[in-house]
Amino acid sequence: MPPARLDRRFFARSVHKVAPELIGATLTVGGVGGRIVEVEAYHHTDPAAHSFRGPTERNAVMFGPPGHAYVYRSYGIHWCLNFVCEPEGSASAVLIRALEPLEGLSKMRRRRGLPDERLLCAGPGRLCQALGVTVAYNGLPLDRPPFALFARTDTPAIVSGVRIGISKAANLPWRYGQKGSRFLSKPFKPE
DNA sequence: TATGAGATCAACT
DNA sequence: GTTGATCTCATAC
Repeated sequence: MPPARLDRRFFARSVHKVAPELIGATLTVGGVGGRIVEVEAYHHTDPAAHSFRGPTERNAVMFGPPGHAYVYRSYGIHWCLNFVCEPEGSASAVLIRALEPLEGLSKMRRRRGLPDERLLCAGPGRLCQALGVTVAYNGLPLDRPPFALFARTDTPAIVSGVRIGISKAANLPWRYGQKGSRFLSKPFKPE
């Protein structure tokens, strides 16, 4: 039996439940992707979340139904991919930070320009470059092409820690990763 | 190994 | 005008 597809119901829950359960799930975009090994949760009550100060043109998708992609430009250069969670209007999301590359390796290498497999999808910007994600994917449902999402078939050991690259609410341990993965964007601090 | 600059855009003060 | 949910390359130790 093939692994279950993750649909809107999976995302219609708190980010704090969804985020750790995404570790080990499989994500592909247009057939290119791999196993999710690192995510971060952004709750609407969280000062570091884009939605914290209310809807804007950029974050509008976060205020829509769960199970959709929220893509935004980071530092003027990169794209970042998020999965919208919780019931409509609550505006929480999970940032996808790193994948273990499994499908479409040659395509990822071509898009990235750098051959190092460990760095193909280690970080939100790199991941979007490797998978070809741009703002054109903003608002698309995650249970239909080009997206494909499958539940994990094992239960990996999960580690958590503080989120990366933020200054507000920087002490909240809402970053989750697969313990020991060599494809993380940065190592987790040991206990 | 570690720090620093540059790229470049939208939200915010 | 400043600040990011970042990455790469260069230079210094």
